[in-house]
Amino acid sequence: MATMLDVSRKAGVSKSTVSRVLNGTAKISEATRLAVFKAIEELNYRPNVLAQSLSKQETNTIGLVIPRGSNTSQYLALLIEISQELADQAGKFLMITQVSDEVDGGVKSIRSLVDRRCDAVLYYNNSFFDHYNDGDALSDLIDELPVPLVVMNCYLPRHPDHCVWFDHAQGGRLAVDYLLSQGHKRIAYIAGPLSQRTAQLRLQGYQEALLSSGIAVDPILITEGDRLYSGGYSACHQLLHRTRDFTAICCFNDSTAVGALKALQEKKVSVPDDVSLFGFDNDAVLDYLTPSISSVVLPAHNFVTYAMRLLLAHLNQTELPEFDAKLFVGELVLRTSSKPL
Amino acid sequence: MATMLDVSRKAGVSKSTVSRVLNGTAKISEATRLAVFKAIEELNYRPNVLAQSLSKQETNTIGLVIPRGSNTSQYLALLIEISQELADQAGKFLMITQVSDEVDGGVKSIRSLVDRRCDAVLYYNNSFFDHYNDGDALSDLIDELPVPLVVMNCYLPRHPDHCVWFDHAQGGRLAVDYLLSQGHKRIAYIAGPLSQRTAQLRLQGYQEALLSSGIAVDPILITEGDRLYSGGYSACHQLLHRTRDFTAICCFNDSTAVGALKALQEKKVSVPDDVSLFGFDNDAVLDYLTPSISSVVLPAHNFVTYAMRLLLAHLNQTELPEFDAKLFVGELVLRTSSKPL
DNA sequence: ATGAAAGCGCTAACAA
DNA sequence: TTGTTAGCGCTTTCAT
Repeated sequence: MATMLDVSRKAGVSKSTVSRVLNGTAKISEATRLAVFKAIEELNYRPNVLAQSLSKQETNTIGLVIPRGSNTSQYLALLIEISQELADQAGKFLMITQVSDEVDGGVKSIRSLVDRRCDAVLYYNNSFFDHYNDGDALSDLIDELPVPLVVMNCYLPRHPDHCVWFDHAQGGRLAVDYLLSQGHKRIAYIAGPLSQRTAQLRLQGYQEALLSSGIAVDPILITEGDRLYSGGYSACHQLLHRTRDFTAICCFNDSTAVGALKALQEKKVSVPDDVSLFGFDNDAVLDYLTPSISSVVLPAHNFVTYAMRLLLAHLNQTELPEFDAKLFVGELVLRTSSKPL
Repeated sequence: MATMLDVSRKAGVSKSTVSRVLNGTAKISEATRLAVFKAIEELNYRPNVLAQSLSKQETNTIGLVIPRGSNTSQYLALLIEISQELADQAGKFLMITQVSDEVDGGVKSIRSLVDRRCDAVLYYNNSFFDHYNDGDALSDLIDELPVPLVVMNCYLPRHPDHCVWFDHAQGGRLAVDYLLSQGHKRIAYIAGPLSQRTAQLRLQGYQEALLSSGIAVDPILITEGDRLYSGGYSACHQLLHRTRDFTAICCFNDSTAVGALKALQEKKVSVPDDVSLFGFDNDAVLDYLTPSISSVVLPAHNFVTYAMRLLLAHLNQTELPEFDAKLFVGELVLRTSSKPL
């Protein structure tokens, strides 16, 4: 690998001159300029970004930490996609890593990116952090880190300017409220893995909606899936085995709902005639099932955009973008799996 | 940010001693050892990985370049998952980036990782490279780069030891051969985006299978999707509009098949009674449709494992793993969307 | 317009 | 067992 020194010698100039040519950081005579480019060409020279970063004390890199294994999710894929676009726009290199072990709230992974001197880190919490001091670890980290950290998908009371979160409970309420308004009273729920905060909150939304309509929460109507098709499938079979006394099912997410649909069909329960069905996240596949499955859509685009803006504002010490709660509410997407009672 | 120098001063020792304590690269008296750790603790010191890498001339990092936007695909998600596991096992940091612009065969993205001094790069080609000298750009790159590059999902004649590929045509033949053996004769095909090599090859497999059974390829039975649900849906409608004279449809991938199923159902074409249907890639969702959709599964695990072994062998200058073609053939997964004629 | 030299934070050979 | 010193490849003052 040719170094800048090699280039400078070949071009008959000093290292600094080569650096200036490359960075356009000073006026250079056309002659030397050409000589330098020629040498670069001949030596096939490429700058060592490591050395540049060490010297400049910045890497022009944003680190993105995503939960491992969850990249099966269309939702997360979208999130990555948008992060990438926004990083590109800001002229930043996006370095993606998967969280190694979310038991520690992602702290290790974030640290690892900071040790590599990312200028800033974006962390999507997916999120077992309630097992870990309820986010205190993340809050402490934000205080301590020499670079900005923005956490997606959880609320950090001590750092409202460093987190972006959905009101998952609101999303959870949405489908239930709708069903109630359509005359449904016995509504079942297939939860996600309840070790995850997100799953807890969506379930909570279901419960809140029922209670505020004066309907008691009946534990017999609640089962737990695993956020995958298979979990939705078996949880629904379990539910059907327990009771048939319900007219609707709300699910933690779309995969769960797809699995549940299969179970219902196997038991000759008609959707939506016997039972209305709701997913969550609005996966593209929902339109292609028979019946198509109603869902709740979260504004992922607004969400990530806000997170990235927040991050860049911290990074550039500019004014923080205004928080507009309206941008973060979920909405119903009605399809043919649900109908009035 | 405290540096090693700060630590050394606080501990009353030299920089090198601190370095030795941290790297266990020499015997250290228990006393100084403790003093150093104490100073590290107090200063909240963390080594600068950039500086380490520059000095050691290695980063202990493997770069993974994946196609942008395709992370919607369960298949690619699996691939990332496995890469991560294998990198972990090898004690390497996996740095994931999305290809910025595959028109150049990913060259820019790969270069960018090498400029950051990744010790090695893994590139998943998804792949428009046939527009770009048929992979010559990649082959040239392999010759030129100072670090090993292994390319997944394309064959590079000049570098058989630097690529891992599936025989997509074989996979394509599989479903068609099966259908032919079951008495089907009029078999339609919904292709993927034909700008992609993978889509071309799978289509080619379809054609080869027909021809080797003495059946002419009828262009009226071939349409082009976009690898998404929506493309499969509209391509299938288009096909149905052209003709109903077929008893089976093979698709570029599973999403295409799911879209096609919807179109068929809308037109009251029964699957599998009127038409048998095949996807490709064996997505988990296939089991949860009614009917469940038959598919072709590629051994992604073997594939990535081999690629990573190849990469590590190049990196460590050890013997290259043996290539066993048997590990890379696709297999049929029969479900209820297909039946004998 | 260009060069010399110091410094970014670390490792490693060489001394002691 | 520990310290001194010279790099790693670049940027950036400070001179000229």
